[in-house]
Amino acid sequence: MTNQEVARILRQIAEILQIKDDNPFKVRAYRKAADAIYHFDEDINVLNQTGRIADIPGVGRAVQEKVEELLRTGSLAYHERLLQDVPLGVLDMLHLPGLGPRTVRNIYEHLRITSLDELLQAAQEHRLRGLAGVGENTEAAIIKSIEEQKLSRGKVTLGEALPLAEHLLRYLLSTSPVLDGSIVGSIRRGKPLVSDIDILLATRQPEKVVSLINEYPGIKQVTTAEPGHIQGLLSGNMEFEIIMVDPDYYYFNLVRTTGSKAHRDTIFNHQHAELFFGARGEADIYQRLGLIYVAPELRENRGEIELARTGGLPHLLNLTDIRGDLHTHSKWSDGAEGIAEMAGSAIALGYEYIAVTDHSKSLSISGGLNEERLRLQGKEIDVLQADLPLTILKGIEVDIMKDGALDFSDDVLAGLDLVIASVHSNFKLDKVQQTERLIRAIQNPHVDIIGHLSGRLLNRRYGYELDILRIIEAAAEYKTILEINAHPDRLDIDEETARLAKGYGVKMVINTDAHHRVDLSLMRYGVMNARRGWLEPADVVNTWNKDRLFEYLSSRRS
DNA sequence: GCCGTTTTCGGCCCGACTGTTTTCAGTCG
Repeated sequence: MTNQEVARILRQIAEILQIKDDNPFKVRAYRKAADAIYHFDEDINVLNQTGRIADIPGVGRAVQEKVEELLRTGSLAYHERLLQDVPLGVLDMLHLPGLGPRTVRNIYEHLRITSLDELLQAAQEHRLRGLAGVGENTEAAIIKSIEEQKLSRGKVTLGEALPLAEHLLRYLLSTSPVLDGSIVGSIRRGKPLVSDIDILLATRQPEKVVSLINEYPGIKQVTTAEPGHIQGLLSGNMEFEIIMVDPDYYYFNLVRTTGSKAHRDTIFNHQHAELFFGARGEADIYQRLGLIYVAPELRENRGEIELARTGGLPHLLNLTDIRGDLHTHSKWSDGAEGIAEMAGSAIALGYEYIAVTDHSKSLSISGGLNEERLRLQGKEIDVLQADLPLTILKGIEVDIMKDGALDFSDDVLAGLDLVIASVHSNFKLDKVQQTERLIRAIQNPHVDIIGHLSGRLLNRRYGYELDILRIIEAAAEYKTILEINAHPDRLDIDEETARLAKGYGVKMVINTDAHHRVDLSLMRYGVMNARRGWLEPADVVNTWNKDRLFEYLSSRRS
């Protein structure tokens, strides 16, 4: 069991206890322990072997014993018992916006509803509105959000799928008689939501791969197993497909199985496979088609094929171009670690700079900073900076109020190296008000970056309504940088907006919004998203060196 | 259930908004 799987069980326990109206501090303790284990940068199994599970902050005696049982037996009696009181389908309801533990408990107890399908039906038949606190609007909101969810049903975020795919591929490469292998399909193209894991292997002994797949520790079920093709489910119910091909046709198949259908149909156009026999790489395949190599993230038939013919494809940025992270949190607000720890991890990543951007005062739940604590934080940074080989920018993630005003005065903001302005409240304003609100923030000369512009959370909620073109025009006029939030639940701004913004000359920045040290490594998702938006290093300010970045920041403020 | 330079009990982030009410509980970030 991985840290993430253990954390998932603990989170379910927290949710069930919440629905059962147990002690809220106990609920929080389970959540906190789950979060800490999820983000801990050592394997929980290794910690277990050395009896160090309780070294993880937030994990005490009770949780330690439960984790030990989980790792020893693969299940947990306490968890099983709780699931008899509150089935898993009830927890799905808790994830719908607008539904909290109280309402879900009412729905479950009074109507015995245990799945989203049943809930949808009950809402459509107006059977919910008799319950305490549920009226017409809540019913309508439930119908809307379940139907929205259906649009992405069965899909998971790239952040969930990519690590699972990498783990499976590593297993196959290390145990099986394969000459080469790659993740293919939509994961390789970096799509934010994917439906399954596709892996391509070059092998002359496909039957041996078939015999080894059942021994993979993360396997749940194999549904198809024939030479050339394996299909099944991983333990978290993630679908996977392994395609095995003759090594002489590996690169042909790599291109064929990576591109979107529209891309591959257009480039291959019924050409015979023999034409691509013995190719030495993907570039060779494209060359034989009279094309320049096209990066996986571009293979969507959105104009890349014409440019591959004539030259003029963008020179996409790479993860190695990133020189710093300009949106991070620390213990000063809702981050899990101190500034020194975050900076240490940034140094390990080879960064030149990092910005500390904790929340501002109105976000009190997150321990947002007031002016005095912001000043004290600045002093701490001064002390730390003296010994460090990287530059720490003193920043803030300042809240954008309902009317577009900011949570700090211009004087306070002027004293900082970097200001990110973000929306954390009033998501339901209409399109005109929401757009005006953001434009007012964009126009503020002290605002360098707009954080997670749309507010979307993949698989959970759509972004608020915005006139995106007006936002981009304003960002271009005021030289305000738009963030590509790299967190795989956000990837906000999305690829279309990024590509549009680039066309208007708007600069962007890829930030992780890290709340833990390990979150700094989420950068790669943001880079994939930026590449899907056709961005080049010149478009993304944190590919620039410190001098160029500072020069840009000071030029746009004057 | 966790935690402790206020230490083995008694604390543990809170304030605004929403939809349902008719004075507020539940949800959100």
